[in-house]
Amino acid sequence: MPKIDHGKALRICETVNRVPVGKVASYGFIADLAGLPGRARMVGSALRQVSAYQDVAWHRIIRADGRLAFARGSDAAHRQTERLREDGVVVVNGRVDLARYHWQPELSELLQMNY
DNA sequence: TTTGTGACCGTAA
DNA sequence: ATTACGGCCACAA
Repeated sequence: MPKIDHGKALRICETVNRVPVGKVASYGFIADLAGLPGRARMVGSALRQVSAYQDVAWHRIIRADGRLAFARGSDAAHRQTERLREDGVVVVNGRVDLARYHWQPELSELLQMNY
């Protein structure tokens, strides 16, 4: 069972799973959309716990500057890189070009989730 | 109760 | 391009 608030974790996962294949989003951006402004760290800890037993698109979430959150060379970083490439996202030196791949939700989609 | 620690972030040197 | 710092907040010790 998750230690972190189930409601928040659920909202975070729902938001994360909205990121389309071939796109990425930052922890802070997801936090904002999930109604948790300024709590980027919580998105990270939520994903860490939930990804173990739930189906979440955790690999599409990266830092605000385009780098992967995991240390270069770590197993986790390699797994994430591979999954991103399967999505069609180009990753070079543990970094993604945000100008090209950062998710920009449509207005209609933003309104759909009331926050 | 206090303290240290993160899959973070924006700003400023 | 790096490093430092303060904010952020739930959790574990």
